[in-house]
Amino acid sequence: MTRSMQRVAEAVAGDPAGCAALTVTGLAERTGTSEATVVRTSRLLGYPGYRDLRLALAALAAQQAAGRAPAVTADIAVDDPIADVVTKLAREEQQCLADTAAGLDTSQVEAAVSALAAARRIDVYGIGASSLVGQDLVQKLLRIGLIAHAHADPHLAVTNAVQLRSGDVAIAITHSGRTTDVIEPLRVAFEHGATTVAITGRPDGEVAQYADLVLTTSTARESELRPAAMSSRTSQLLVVDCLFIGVAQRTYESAAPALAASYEALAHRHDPRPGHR
Amino acid sequence: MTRSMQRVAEAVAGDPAGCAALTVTGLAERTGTSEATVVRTSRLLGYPGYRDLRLALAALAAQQAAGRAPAVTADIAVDDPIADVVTKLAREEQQCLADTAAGLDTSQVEAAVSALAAARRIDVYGIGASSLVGQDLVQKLLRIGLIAHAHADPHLAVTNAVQLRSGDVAIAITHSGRTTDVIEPLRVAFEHGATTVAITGRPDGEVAQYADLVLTTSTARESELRPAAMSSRTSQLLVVDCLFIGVAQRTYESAAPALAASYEALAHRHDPRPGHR
DNA sequence: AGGAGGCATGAAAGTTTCCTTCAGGTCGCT
DNA sequence: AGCGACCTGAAGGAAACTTTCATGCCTCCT
Repeated sequence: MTRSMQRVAEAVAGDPAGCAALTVTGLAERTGTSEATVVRTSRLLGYPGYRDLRLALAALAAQQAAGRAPAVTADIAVDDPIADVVTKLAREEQQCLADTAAGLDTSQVEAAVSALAAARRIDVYGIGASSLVGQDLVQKLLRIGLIAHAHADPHLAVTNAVQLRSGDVAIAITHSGRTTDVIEPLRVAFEHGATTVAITGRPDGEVAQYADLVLTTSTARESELRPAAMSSRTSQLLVVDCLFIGVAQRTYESAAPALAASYEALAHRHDPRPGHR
Repeated sequence: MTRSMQRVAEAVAGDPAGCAALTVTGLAERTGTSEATVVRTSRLLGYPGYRDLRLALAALAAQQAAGRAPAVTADIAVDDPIADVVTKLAREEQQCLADTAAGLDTSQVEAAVSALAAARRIDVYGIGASSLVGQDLVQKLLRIGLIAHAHADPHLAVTNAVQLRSGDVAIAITHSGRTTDVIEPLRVAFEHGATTVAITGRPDGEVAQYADLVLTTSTARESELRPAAMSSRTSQLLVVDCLFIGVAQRTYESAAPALAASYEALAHRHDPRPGHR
């Protein structure tokens, strides 16, 4: 790659959208080179000529723009029509998922999965909205034959946490990381030697003090009409799903038949008439 | 828009990517028209000429491809490393949200929101994983001062459904649309004159027979390791969130203070020590 | 029904953009 | 310092794009 060709390549790489708007002559001028050089560069980049490079550039710019677009969603306003609400909400939750996936420490997930797969018993603590996430996890784990309990009652949770010992797993779910009702049982479990996991948006929060493993959920800002419950829940559920799938992978031999069996067991609860529309 | 111009426009709309690869002459031939017509069509579509339309087409194609890209995520395999699981799962759920948002009939949502906002009482039926979604909705509605109950017990649900009358709202959540335990109370509510809403992946399912309003959730395929519960739940939660926000908008005067109040009420449940560690 | 007007349409000419060739220059090597 | 290889851009040629204009179709009026 020669010097003037580099200049062209840099210009292209630096501002795909801008260059896509230029003709050969224009790009030659902007880079202080000749049209021939621009064409040669296009060839070097793997295109038959500048025309095709230009098309590719336009495509690239669009792709980048599309990738960034979801990030700029405006807040949901009181007077938004319902169609906008649907779109914005979907976008926000998508963004939330992306953020969570990006911010999740896979080695911590890995460790949590190992602990869960080998656990004698699993206790999950969650209050309010997080309680539903905990129940979701427990439902899933039960399905593949693990012994799991969800606790929404702080007193019972602590009472049960006392029973835990090394080899057991305790999971606390709290967005704020400061929900005492959830931290308390986790602390007890921690002190009794159980492997403790925190699913929280604040990895530096108090809950982390008693957690062997911390799984960080995205802390997307929340607006007036969109209280914490939504983004944190989406985020938490993703983490919970990852845990579940991880465990299902580890225990595939027993999990697969168990999943199939639970499906069978439910079949009769559905109206059996087929194709009745 | 004249006849031959329509042909060109159709070709362009039908296969943006393909047309982007064609020259004026090529597109003229493909559509059985002349180059002049192609240029004229480009003008009509708002571009200075065909060159620019072509660039826009390339950009559009790229955008579409980018949007669809997540859809091609491979299934999660038993031997996938945990990092892949996180990525794939996040993508799938994102796709699921996008599909749901796209497939949701906003007029139905609008109607459901109106009914909810005006309801004397709201009953929500859901079993299994859907039960958690129902609870989530109820939690939210309660927060903004509505009277809502979630029923996971089919017998109690029916018993309560008898109490419903015109002006009340009953919501059934079932992915399959055939969960008898959920359909039954909805039917009773329907027969007692309540406004009935179905949140289901099968708008043609039995549940729709007794639903005044049907909100369709995405029915993404599910793989062995990724049972129905996940995609349907993600989808259902989005719908539920939309309902909630819609209602919050409608009842903003009372909802906003209520949301603030519930937040205040929770504050003391969090460890008050600020900024520790 | 017949004709006039307008308008859509494509062929061909014109213009821009793109590509290729070639001569001059620069850099590195001996 | 001389030679050679290669980069570089100017100019010419090819292709793509645009415009013009004549033809013919359709429509509306009489």
